[in-house]
Amino acid sequence: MHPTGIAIDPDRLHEADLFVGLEPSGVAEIASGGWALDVARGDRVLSRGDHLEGLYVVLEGRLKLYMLSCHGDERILRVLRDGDSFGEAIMFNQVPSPVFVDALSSVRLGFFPRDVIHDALVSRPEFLSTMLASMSALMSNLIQDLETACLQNALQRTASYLLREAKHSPPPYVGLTLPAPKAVIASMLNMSAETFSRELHRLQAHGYIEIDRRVIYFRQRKGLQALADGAALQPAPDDG
Amino acid sequence: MHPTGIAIDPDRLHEADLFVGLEPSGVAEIASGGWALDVARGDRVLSRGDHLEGLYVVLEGRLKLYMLSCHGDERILRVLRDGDSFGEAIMFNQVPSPVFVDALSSVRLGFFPRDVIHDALVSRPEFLSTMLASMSALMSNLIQDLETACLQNALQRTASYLLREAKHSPPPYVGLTLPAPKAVIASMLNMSAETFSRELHRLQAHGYIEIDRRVIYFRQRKGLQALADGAALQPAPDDG
DNA sequence: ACGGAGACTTGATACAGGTCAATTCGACGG
DNA sequence: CCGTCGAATTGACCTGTATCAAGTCTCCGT
Repeated sequence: MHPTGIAIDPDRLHEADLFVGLEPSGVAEIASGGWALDVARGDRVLSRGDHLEGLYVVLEGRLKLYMLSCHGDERILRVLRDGDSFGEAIMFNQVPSPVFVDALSSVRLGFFPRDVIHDALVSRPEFLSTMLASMSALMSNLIQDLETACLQNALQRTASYLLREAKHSPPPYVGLTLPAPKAVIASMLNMSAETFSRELHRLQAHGYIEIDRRVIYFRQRKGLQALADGAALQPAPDDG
Repeated sequence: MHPTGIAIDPDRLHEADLFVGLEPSGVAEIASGGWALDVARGDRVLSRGDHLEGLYVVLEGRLKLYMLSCHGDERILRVLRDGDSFGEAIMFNQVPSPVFVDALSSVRLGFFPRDVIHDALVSRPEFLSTMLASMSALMSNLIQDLETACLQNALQRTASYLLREAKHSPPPYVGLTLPAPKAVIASMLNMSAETFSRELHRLQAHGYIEIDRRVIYFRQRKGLQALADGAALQPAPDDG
């Protein structure tokens, strides 16, 4: 049952969010029960309808997790990076996957069979806590996404995305670099690339941000927050 | 810490989805660690921003779980009924609640502190399995909601809602009774009450359904499914 | 430096669905 | 049987965002 059958380096696993707080012996135990597999850029790792007998951890590389409409246009839910995991819900609930996952770069994944995970959850309460917290965080994100998609307009979505994304960039948080082509970001925000471009430039025209290629500088952080919270687009005071 | 401090009848708890598969001694243990509280129709049980030190189980009554836009219009995510639980994600992840919960009728809730739940998860693997499956199911539902909200138009959302809801009604599944006023359903489907009414009547005009007040009869079940899957609205063949 | 392919911007136009307003319907109390 | 009130329908109109169609900019390989 080892398709590409490569052993996993436990040192790599320590960095994965799911395994923080787990003592080295636990990580080693889980590592020995799973295996690594390599996936080429563009390959599909998971399709809608697939069943999954375990969960994946991203050891290296980036993937997109997305849905497809019946007309074929895609809506990206998350970009998975090193240390992220996916497949928990499908594995535990034993339902077909509602989403697709494709590799955006060449990727190394760890795969861990259901039984290995389940045994570790039972025998190691600290792993259980991490797993529950991790799944809870995913649910919070999904609710956040729903709220964003259903209750905010394109300008609000753009503003709150910039503020959220800035937290991932190094301090001081005066700006951010878009982590993907604008079309990908637009898909995550559930709008067309054209609309995303227009909203960004509208923010720039009103003095909230400065756009330099794929880098965005904040000129009015508090104003941006106000927009995200539903305020109207003001002419343009200054810095905040 | 017993606000209304009423003991919980373990027999009631058996019916809750979270506790199926848990042996009677486990149910009794959890029951003794929690307490019941009564809530009047219209009262708010949980607000956006609240922290929660445990989870709730609906012993009797109905509640709505919803989000509010900054302009105050609400988007209902779920209607909670007997046996449903809520608060898991907020409790495990220790983040402020992103949602509101209001009682739609007079309601009796069970409340179970984090520690009681956690102890039971550690000591009873069968409870752990149920909890993981339950949270996974919630996540699947949220993804389904996102897909519905982002990738389907009003007609598709209406058609797939009718098909889904019909499964809750007794066989033969020739129809269903809307479980709430149309405005509530419309909110769950993320559309205005006017649009929902229009789409329903469009389905009727094309021979897919028959509307009688709050009762809907299917006249072309397969056609409805095709619509939900993205087919165009056909003139009107017959029965299917 | 040149050419070409994406990525991005910008404008014109279309349309789904929201909003507002005016009826109509249905249930219920007197 | 009538009046009332909320729910539901229907129509007219408007707006946000998608879509289509040119451009323009940038990076990259040669």
